[in-house]
Amino acid sequence: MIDRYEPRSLEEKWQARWAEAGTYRTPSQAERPNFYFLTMYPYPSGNLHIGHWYAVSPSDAAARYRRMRGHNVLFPMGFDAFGLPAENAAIKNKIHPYKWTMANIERMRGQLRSMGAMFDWSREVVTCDPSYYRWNQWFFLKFFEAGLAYRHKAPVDWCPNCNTTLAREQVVGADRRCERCGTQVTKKDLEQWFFRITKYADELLDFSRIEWPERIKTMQRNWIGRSEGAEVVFPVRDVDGVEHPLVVFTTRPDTLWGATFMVLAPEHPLVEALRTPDHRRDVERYVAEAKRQTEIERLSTEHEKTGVFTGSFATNPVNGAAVPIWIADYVLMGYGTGAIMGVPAHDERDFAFARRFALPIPIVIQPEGEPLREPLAAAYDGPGHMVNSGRFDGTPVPEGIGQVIDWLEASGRGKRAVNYRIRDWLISRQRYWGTPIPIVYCPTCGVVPVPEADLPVLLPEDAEFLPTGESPLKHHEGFRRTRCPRCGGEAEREMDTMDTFVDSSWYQCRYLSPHYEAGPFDPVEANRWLPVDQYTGGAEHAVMHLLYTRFFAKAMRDLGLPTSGEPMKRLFNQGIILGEDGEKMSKSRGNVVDPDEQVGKYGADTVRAYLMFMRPWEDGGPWSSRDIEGVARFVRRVWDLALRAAPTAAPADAAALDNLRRRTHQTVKRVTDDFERFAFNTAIAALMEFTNHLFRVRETGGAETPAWPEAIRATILMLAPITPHLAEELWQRTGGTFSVHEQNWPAYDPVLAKPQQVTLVIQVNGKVRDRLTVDADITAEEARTAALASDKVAAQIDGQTVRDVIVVPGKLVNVVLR
RNA sequence: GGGCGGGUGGCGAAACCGGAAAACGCGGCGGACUUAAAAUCCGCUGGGCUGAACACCCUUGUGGGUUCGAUUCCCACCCCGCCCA
Repeated sequence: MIDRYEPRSLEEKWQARWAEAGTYRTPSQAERPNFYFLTMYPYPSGNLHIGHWYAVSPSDAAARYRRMRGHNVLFPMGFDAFGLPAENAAIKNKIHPYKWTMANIERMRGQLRSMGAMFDWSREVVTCDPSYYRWNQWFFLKFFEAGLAYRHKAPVDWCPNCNTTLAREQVVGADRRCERCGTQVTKKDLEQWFFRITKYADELLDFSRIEWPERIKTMQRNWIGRSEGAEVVFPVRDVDGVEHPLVVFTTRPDTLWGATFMVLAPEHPLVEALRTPDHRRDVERYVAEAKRQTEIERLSTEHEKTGVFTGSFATNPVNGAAVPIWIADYVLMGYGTGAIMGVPAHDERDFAFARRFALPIPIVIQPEGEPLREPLAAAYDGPGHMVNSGRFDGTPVPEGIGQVIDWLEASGRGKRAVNYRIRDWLISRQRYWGTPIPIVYCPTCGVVPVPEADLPVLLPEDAEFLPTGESPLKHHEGFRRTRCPRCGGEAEREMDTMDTFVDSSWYQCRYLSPHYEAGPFDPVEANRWLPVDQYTGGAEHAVMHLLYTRFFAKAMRDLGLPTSGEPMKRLFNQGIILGEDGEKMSKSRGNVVDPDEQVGKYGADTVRAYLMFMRPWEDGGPWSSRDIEGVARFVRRVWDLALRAAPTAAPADAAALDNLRRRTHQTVKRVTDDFERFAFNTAIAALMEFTNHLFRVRETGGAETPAWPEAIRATILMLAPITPHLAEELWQRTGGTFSVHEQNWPAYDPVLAKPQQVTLVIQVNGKVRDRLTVDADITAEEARTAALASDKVAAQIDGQTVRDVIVVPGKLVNVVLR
């Protein structure tokens, strides 16, 4: 009798042994190629949930596979340790954010260890540690010097629940909610720090050097939102007779002759100067009204167009026409210049606006064929040629755009321009638990950066956490009051901290040399490991973390740091694990699967294998407490197979030995191919098939052949990345030397992996009529003859003429009648 | 409205380059073992078909097309998810 499979004790035993032996310290053998495999680090919430397991176990398996394939694999782990929950916990439980965070990290380290992942803990990074965040401050100073960090007053997004500003990327959904807490954001006029990500807008659109999912690239492209067109100057005279150039951006300068009005955003700076006294009350009321609305309400196409006339007129620069200037809420300050020209005949919104306020709708683009007639029933934005446009009449649209721009430039009426949707990255946060921005405000010297030698600017430990919603730093006199680094006079510190996405923008570099003192990371290590070869994580970070880190890579390159300008070569996004009911897991629904509980029941290996088996990794999907039983059964069957003596049976013959060998090599090939393409579900299915086969073989005496131990050995090796503890235990018990994780991945012989005999499918008119077992290397002629010799085929032919016979050697013969 | 995914048995899915639809697992049914149950092992399991032989027909959201042959390619439509408006 063999002893029972007891995952808990066995797993703890090997985890301790691996830690003690340093099995997972990153190897650095010069003759082996390096491979940097990275999984997004978690926020230390204090509890590892099943989503973390789903993110980590397959990546761990893939990293282990790489290592067995002969790479020096770097697979680090750390904690995204700054952020609001720690501060909320401080208020609620009177515990300092540092204490709370570190206790959570301690607990999560243990939980991560229980997964049996091969993290190199000697490289751990904790972002709330001053040894880490001082480099955030260092980057800030470098960016400031390089003009990549600047301070600016603007209407910014404010989360009233988190009591802080947010970057535009962190306002999500049609109804503009806070990415973190889901509260609807409002606008506030504040002086804030920005990183100049827009400088790299064009470069960020270039994905030629990275292999990222199309979906993420599309999302980033949409977010950056590049559009080409022209800036056109409409001269205006305000109520005091002062001339202003009113600039509009348009992608359709060819329609300038059809512009019959202009619309300013209610927030536009010229609104005040342009409204005439008799329109004052209407305009003021309208501006106040617009402020109360959300952007989504304003932009909705359903909502009836509203607006007010200012009383002023601008001059259309192409034909000198006086066009009335209106204010309407469907124009936003954030897009283009905050002013548009209204071309009602050829733009849907402008059309609706013109109809509502009875403005003229002249046609300036005519399609080929049936011409449009006034009055139009709807805006026309299809192809055509220019009309009523002076010298440009008859010019087709695409050419017209370019020619009009050339003419505008030549005559000083406007210029070629590119507009982007993306805004600079707002990094100021009115919170305590983040990296202090290293800036001092001096009454005499103004904005003064903290000298590099004075870094880090430490967060004061004795801050008071009160439920006022305000940052404790504001009330911390010791922190606030300082000396100006330039003149030595009394000065104030910047009291805002940085967005935590700053931390995660370069953490992949810090893992390379977490204790390096001379810079954010050791250039020698950077040259060895960067960029990250394979990155994995959730797709929800598409236009936040994944965009910011690309920006950082480019900015770092321009600072002269050894990075190639892209942070991660390949990216893979895993899916999301849902509750058993198919819904998102949440405490209120009561459908949360607790990994610790599952590990207690089945052991970590089974939980890992189940997560990899349930579906393709990119799909995610509902947890099934039934299906995991099947995987548990499989794991126990492997245990039995490797350890239980074969039943006494007659020794197998030479053919049986050959067959078992062939089957082993075929399985190694399948599993290898599946691992290469991250298809863990089918890799495990192949292993299940193989073990089922081995059970049958054992019953018929196959365990007596030399092919048997080879098959068992290969199985254990292929399971090592999936079920690392089980594999280690079986490896040891079957006579292997410690550690299975330092072995090479099993090789297969492609000749041996080829089947000897195949099933030849015989079709008549594309329908399967017979199946013949034939030698795999059968010639086309032999296959044809065999097919035509089949009784079933003969019955189908039944006197009809054979028109054609298609032969796919080794696969299929199709006899075509008719 | 636009873009990107997706729709295959009772369920999760597989089919990688246009060549056996449903691998593997769950569930179900039958059997072995057991005083019995659980566990374990073995067999069957898309539908027509309370029909487990043989044969035939049907089946990958719907309708068309290309092809000797379509889950796979093309066109149109319906539904679901995500992203952008």
